[in-house]
Amino acid sequence: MSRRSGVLEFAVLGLLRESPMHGYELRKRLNTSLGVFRAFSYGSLYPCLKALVQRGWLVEEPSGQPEEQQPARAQAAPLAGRRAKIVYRLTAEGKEHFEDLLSQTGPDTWEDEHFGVRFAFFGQTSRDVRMRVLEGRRSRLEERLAKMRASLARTRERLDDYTLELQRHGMESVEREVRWLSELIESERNGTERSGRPARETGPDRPAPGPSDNTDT
Amino acid sequence: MSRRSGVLEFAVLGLLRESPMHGYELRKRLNTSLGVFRAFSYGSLYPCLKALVQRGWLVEEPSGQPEEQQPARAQAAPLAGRRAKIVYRLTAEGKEHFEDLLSQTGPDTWEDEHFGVRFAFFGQTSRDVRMRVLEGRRSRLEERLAKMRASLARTRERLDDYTLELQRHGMESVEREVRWLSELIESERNGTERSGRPARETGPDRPAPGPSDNTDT
DNA sequence: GTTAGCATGTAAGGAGTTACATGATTTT
DNA sequence: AAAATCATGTAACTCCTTACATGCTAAC
Repeated sequence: MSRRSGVLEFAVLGLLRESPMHGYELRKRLNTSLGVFRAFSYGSLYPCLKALVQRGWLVEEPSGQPEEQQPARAQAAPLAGRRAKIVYRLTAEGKEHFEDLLSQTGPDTWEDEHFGVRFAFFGQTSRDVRMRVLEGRRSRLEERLAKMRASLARTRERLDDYTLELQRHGMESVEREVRWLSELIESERNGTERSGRPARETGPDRPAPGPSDNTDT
Repeated sequence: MSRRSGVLEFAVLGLLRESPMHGYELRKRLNTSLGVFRAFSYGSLYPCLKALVQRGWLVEEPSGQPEEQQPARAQAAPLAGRRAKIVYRLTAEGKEHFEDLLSQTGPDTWEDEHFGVRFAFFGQTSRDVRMRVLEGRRSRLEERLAKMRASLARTRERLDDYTLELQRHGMESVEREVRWLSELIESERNGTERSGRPARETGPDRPAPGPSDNTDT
């Protein structure tokens, strides 16, 4: 019961803030936008949505309503939508709550699971929070590196070549992320603003959702 | 009850195969040897050990026994061991079971959680299995890349710059791992043998376990 | 007309963590 | 004698997955 979660809840609120959606679509976006970092199944998504409704952060609206896209799809145009879809929309309280979450920078924030999703919503995050998150993440990784180096120096002789190679590669990955973060921090400092929303300079409105956004396998 | 697990169980058997140990030490090794990929707590380790004993893969031996290291530690030499430690040793069945596990290459093998631990025990894995695991992992990652590229091409215009940057960095990481795997596969093919065990060319026997192997923070 | 994709859910369980409880031993 | 670290364990909980159950619609 209750199903209050961390990452999933955050991501759901964040995506719904951008625009209302139904569960199925939400999951696809979840698994592509934030894809490398996490993948969620319906078994966790739907209960999470229900829980968020109960807390008053979302409202369910049955579909088939006005706001449906113009049926620009040449073929058939089935009118009145597909029925039975439940579109979730963020309430005012939900929005407020998400903004609270966005401004928080607890010690979990830099951990692997959280960092990805936090970054994904940087477009809606204030610059000083972005800085704290990036710097927090970087120093977390630097701590980790220091420990790895120490432990490596201590145990080098008793490890076989594969374990050594694994550690070497692991450390390189971490070092690489540190460099990436440093670049980002630099460009935040230099005020290289990133557009908070669509980097579109082409077409008028969403040119109809491409066919087969399938993410499963 | 039962607590049969995947990765943890595998790692425990693998480490105990190299030499008997008690829980506390096991956990430290777990969190350094395989450190970047996973970290375990006592809350999962001890129940797992019990479960492995129940299945006959491990035996508990109370410590203070003959096989203790020669008290070469100049200072004090407390004799008779520290009491109360429970040293776990792999049984013949346990060894056999682990070798079974080592030779398996199911579809899970290439997934993130499993791959790290499999690689960590490559020193005890036959060459053809190593090859299958490396190649399996690589093609898994290549599939993933293909999907990411496709999804990126489809959704590029509706994503903000940060999300885009996140995806770009994610893809680069995956590409980097693919290159790493390719190099490893190459060197396996060329028969660049790696020593299956300690790459030591110095000291006689373990020069006493270094002080303060602390992994927590 | 049957496969594939869209769409929503639930019950059971897996794999681990946190927080707690306890005590011995070593270092400061 | 206090603090750190070694050492072992348990109960409750978290967060997510798998497998199942259901039905509609689009495409082949």
